[in-house]
Order: sequence, then C-alpha cells, then structure tokens
Amino acid sequence: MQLDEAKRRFIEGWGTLGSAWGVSRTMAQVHALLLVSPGALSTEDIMEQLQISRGNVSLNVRALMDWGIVRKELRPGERREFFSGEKDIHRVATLILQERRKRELQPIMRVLGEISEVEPSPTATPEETAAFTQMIGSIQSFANFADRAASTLIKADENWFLSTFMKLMRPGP
Amino acid sequence: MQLDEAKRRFIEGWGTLGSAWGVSRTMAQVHALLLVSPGALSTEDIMEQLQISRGNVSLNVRALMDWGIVRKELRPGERREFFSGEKDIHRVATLILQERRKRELQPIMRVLGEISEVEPSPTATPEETAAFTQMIGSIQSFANFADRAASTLIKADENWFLSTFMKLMRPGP
DNA sequence: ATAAACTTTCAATTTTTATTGAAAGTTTGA
DNA sequence: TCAAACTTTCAATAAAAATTGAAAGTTTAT
Repeated sequence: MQLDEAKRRFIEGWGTLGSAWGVSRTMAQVHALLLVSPGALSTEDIMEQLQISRGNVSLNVRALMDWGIVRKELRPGERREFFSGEKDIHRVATLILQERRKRELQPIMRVLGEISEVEPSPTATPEETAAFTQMIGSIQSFANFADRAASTLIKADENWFLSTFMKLMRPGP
Repeated sequence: MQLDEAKRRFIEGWGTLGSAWGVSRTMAQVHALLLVSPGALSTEDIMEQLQISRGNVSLNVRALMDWGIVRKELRPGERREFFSGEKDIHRVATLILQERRKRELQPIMRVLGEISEVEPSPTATPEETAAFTQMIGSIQSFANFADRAASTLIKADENWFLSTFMKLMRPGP
C-alpha cells in the first residue's frame, strides 16, 4: 500500500472510531491528519486535505486544543498559524482520559450523590426505596472505582504504564 | 428527595451520559428505567414512563438485549413480554466492555494492521514513510494493550476485579 | 382456520448535530 | 492610521440520527 492511501485509510478509520465515542467525525479526522503529518499544518492545508470549510477547521482545531492534544505553532515571519498534533500516544491517551473524566464521570457522580439519599415517602414502599438505594450505591462504588483508576492512570508516568500495568494484564500463571 | 424524583433524575443523567458515549439517549434511558425498576416492565410501562412510541421501545429494548444487559421475561398465561435489566453492575460493565471491544476496538485494529506495511514509493521520502510507520506502530501497541486489558477484565471474576485491581489503584506506598 | 393480542419493521417525519460561508474581529507591518 | 492577511463567530443550511405510527408480521387460544 502507498503512503497516501494508508494515511487516507487511517483518517477514515479514526473518524469512524470517533463517532462511536461521542466525538464528531471531523474532529477525529483533523486529529488523525495531524497525527500522521510529520510537520505542522496550516488551516489551508487542513481545509484542502479533508475538504472542509475554514470555519469547520477553526472550530475543530480549537476543540482539539481544549483537549490538549493539538498545539498551535507560530513561525517567525509568518502571519498564519500552524497546528501540530501531540505525537506521544501515551500522552494523547492520558489527555483524552483526563478530559472525559472531567466532562462525563464527574457530572454523573454528582447526580448519584444527590439522589443517593431518598426520603421514606407514603407513595413508595420501604422495599422499593431500599432496592433503589442499593442500586445507586453499587453504581456509586463502581463510578468511584473508575474515577480512581482514571486518576491513577493520569498521574502514572509512561514507564509505569508500560511495565507494571502491562505485566498485570498479561495472561500467565 | 422523593423516590420518584430520584428515579427521574437518574434516568435523565444516565441518558446524558449515554449520549457522550455514543449510545442514543433513549437507549440509555430505557436501560436506566429498567435498572431502577425492581420488577420487569412491559412495553406499555416503558412507553408511558418515558413518553416514547411503541416502535421506539421495541428498537431500543432489542438493542439492549443485543448488548446482553436486558432480558426478556415471559410470564405463564400472559401474552405480552416483560423486560428486566441486569442488576449486577459489575456484570453490566463487563457486558458493555465486551460489546464495545467487539464493535470498536477490533475494527480499528484491523485497519491498523492493514496500513502498517506501506511500500516505499517515489512520491514519499523514506523519512516520511518511517515516521508514519512508527506512529502507526505505537498506536498498534496501545490498541493491543487496551484489547488485552479489556479481555482480562472480561474474563476476570468479580472477586478479582474488586480486590486485586482495587488494591492496585489505591493511592499509597 | 380465524381472530385477538401482541411485536416488529420501516418509510416518513422530526429532532439534533454538524457544517458552511460571509461578516466581524484581530494582528501585523508599513 | 490604514490595509492586508489572517482567524473567529454565528445565523442559516445541510446532513445525520432518532423517532413515530401504521401496516405487516407473529403467536396463541379456540
């Protein structure tokens, strides 16, 4: 396979994966394009390669910068901006994890906390109330676990990640 | 807070979380409703409680059954079907992990495998090709790691999950 | 075999989300 | 200060996804 074809396929695949994870297809594609481009790209480059509008590039590049996985690069003597993707995959994963933890895990944990104390009421039997409390409690434990796991992975350095954790996961005696 | 209000809030929160994870809001809400309902519910019950159409209930309940987190219950002497959600949260998490691994991780791993061998070509410098190959390689390692982690978690029994893994994640010396 | 009681399907429609493109805004150099 | 070269914003539009609802399909009892 030729390099251009391989890049095209990667961008497409990454876009599809993005959709499944609640990230817009275009945002994932811009990210993929920057990942497989050795140098930094200008807005025009991205517009041309992905066949999308200027505004769309601006919006998606900004979102990627909010996630921390794309950086703006300014070149002396050039007025326009260039963008480059974080190339260290472990770091990319860490930054994404961090962002999703903040945006998704924490809001649901707040809701769980708020609803975990239901009053006894005349319209519900004590059994119903107990069953609900128990269910919410177990979801809370799970969410706490996920939150701690995420924050441990975020803090962990790459070496720990690749050695200790891989060993743990390896099938063996 | 009253039980009904708490349930309503949980269903809403779960629905919002679902959207962020690429699951339709309604599918997540049907799941939430079944999670917090002690008994099994009929199509009519779900329609009424979530204010959605019969066809919508049918589609979403089926999807949840495909994921393995909702079961059909038949009652002797009753023609209509009842549905109940898997109440063991660890099992719910495992089944979701399994499904996402199959639907998302495996397709991208296939693409990565296909594009990992780029031919030298006249239109690309050897440096460009090498940079691409290296990037794809590191994404592959990461995907392999995630796949193994997922399959280990899927195979792990609840006890292992809650003891060994929790210990690993706990902050400490 | 028929009808009642249900479920499923899917084309049409609605809703939500993403994208465009042009106007407004910003920065830089002369 | 002005104008050129760029970026950002956002209302309008387009595209995608979810939802409806009614017809078709299925199952069960008689």
